[in-house]
Amino acid sequence: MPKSITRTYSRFSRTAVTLLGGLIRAARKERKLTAQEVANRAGISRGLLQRIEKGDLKCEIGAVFEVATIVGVKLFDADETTLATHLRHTDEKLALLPKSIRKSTKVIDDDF
Amino acid sequence: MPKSITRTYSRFSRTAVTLLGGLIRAARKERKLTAQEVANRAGISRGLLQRIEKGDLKCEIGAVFEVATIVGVKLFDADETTLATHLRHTDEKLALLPKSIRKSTKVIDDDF
DNA sequence: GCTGTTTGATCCATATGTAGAGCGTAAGGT
DNA sequence: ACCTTACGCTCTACATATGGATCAAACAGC
Repeated sequence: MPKSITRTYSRFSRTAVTLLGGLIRAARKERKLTAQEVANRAGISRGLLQRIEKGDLKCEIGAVFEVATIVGVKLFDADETTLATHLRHTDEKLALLPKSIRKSTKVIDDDF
Repeated sequence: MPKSITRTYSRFSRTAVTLLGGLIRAARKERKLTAQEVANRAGISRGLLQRIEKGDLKCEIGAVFEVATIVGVKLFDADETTLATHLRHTDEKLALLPKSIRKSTKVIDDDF
């Protein structure tokens, strides 16, 4: 990032990541797994795992999802099969939509 | 990462992130939003948004969630209120679990 | 058809996320 | 109570993700 950009996150995003981290931590402890152990399996450092569990917004999503998977936190409340289905469905959806978006004279409402 | 570490991700994680990216793209187009526009609102670059929609595993989770929120992709299939509830519940759970995990002599099965 | 816009891809520079090690503290098992 | 180990936190160095600019191709609207 060229200029030190202070990114701003919506409260929802922050809450969601924090929650995910909490779920991960809870799941890890329930499974009686050591932080080091999970980190090893995920191929990340213990420090990173700590940040993930703490809800740090600036971690690789890959690392976070990997950890979530390892400790058994299901994303999208779905299992792998469902994921694949979603994927296919998404593709179909995209096929129907225009590939490029054209603006005319709009004002869009930011709501969340 | 000190030494060029080639991180390895489970197929599940890769699928999940790809799916999320797809959902985001679909949602964005459905809402007739320009990539540039969403990027601006999320406070990220258009390039990063592209990578997110493509399912790049190495993006900040904060940026991904932010974009997801903006285009209306709900995480955890839950709204903000539910998230907060989950958060509280997670905390309670954690309070009951031991703060530290003690290993004895176990072998854990890696399965996924 | 033409025109202006969106997109996808690439390259570069730099801020920064991550690994690693090290520390003190707290906590679990015996 | 002891002793071991998991934890939380810090610091440093380095690989790299990100922002910004640019270009060509694809597309929507007229």
